[in-house]
Amino acid sequence: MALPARRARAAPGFKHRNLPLLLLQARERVIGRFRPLLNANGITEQQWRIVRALLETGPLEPREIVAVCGISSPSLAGVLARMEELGFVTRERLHHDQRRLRVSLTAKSRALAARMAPQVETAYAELEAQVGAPLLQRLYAVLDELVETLEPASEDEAGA
Amino acid sequence: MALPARRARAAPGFKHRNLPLLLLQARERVIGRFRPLLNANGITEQQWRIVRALLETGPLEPREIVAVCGISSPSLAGVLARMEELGFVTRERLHHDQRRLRVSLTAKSRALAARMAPQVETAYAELEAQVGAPLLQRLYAVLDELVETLEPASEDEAGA
DNA sequence: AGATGATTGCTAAGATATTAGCAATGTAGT
DNA sequence: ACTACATTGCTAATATCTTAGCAATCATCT
Repeated sequence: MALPARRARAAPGFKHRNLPLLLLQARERVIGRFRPLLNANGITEQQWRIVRALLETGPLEPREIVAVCGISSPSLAGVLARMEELGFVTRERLHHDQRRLRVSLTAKSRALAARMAPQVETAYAELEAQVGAPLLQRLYAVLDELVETLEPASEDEAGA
Repeated sequence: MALPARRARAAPGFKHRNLPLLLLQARERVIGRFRPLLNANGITEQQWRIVRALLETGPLEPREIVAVCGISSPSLAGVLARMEELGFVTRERLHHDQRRLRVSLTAKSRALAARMAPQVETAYAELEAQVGAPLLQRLYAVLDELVETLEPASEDEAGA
């Protein structure tokens, strides 16, 4: 019953296909494989992103989390507050700079991550089985190049 | 001042890098080039996605917009209500099926699209100048393959 | 010390995402 | 006609995103 795959043509007046939409669709297909896992473990997508980041890098400050996890600063404020309330992270001021903050994982969130790791790996294995390892490698490669080439959009428009 | 590009290593216990995050970052870099345009023209990202879709395909029903634009059904209800209030679309019931709805563009939104088209094309040109046409082509190709290969995640879990 | 400008994390308001669930309508079987 | 089931678009509650703006703190210069 599946319709023949028809890629969107550009609308009249538009020579380029909608790239942000295509990226969104691709991400949705992928994250859709992980969403059940996150739900089953009672953690949201953003919270999990932060846990993984802290797991990789160690304690971080909010502005670093913003850069790494792609969560905006205003969003992060609420997310971190909820995570602290849930016992997933701790927040403490830096002594030498009272503006700054230090976010660390707790035993609870580390245990959660350890519990989820094999489930996540299984999901990746299934994903790889469906699309093939070569395609995944190409995907990682192209995305890496793109992200490394394209500067984060104008913090203050200081173009080259 | 740019730090040497350091791709995230997988956290201990995780053999795979965070693919959804990478897709999110890539999309953010790209959409960041268009966001100023959308703001300047007083239209949101989702609204613009819908306008472009209707421009390409003609009038659509909500569930079709959901599939094409990657907007969830509950979100779409509010988005369409706002767009109708803004005079961007019209909504009318189908005579032979009172459940269904038909969403069409208005003269106002068509004029907006015509006004924005050259600006959008300029943004794409700048994007291409920064990352190179070959990388963009590879990007489109990989994403197309991925989207065509990966079924939309379990509507009702009817696996193979 | 005092003024100035930059940085950091935050709040506020509106729009959208996510999850769960539902009313209305349509379809098929009895 | 009637029941059982599926479909469509919607509401409700909570979390997050986006844009704009701000208070506190820090760094620098006078």
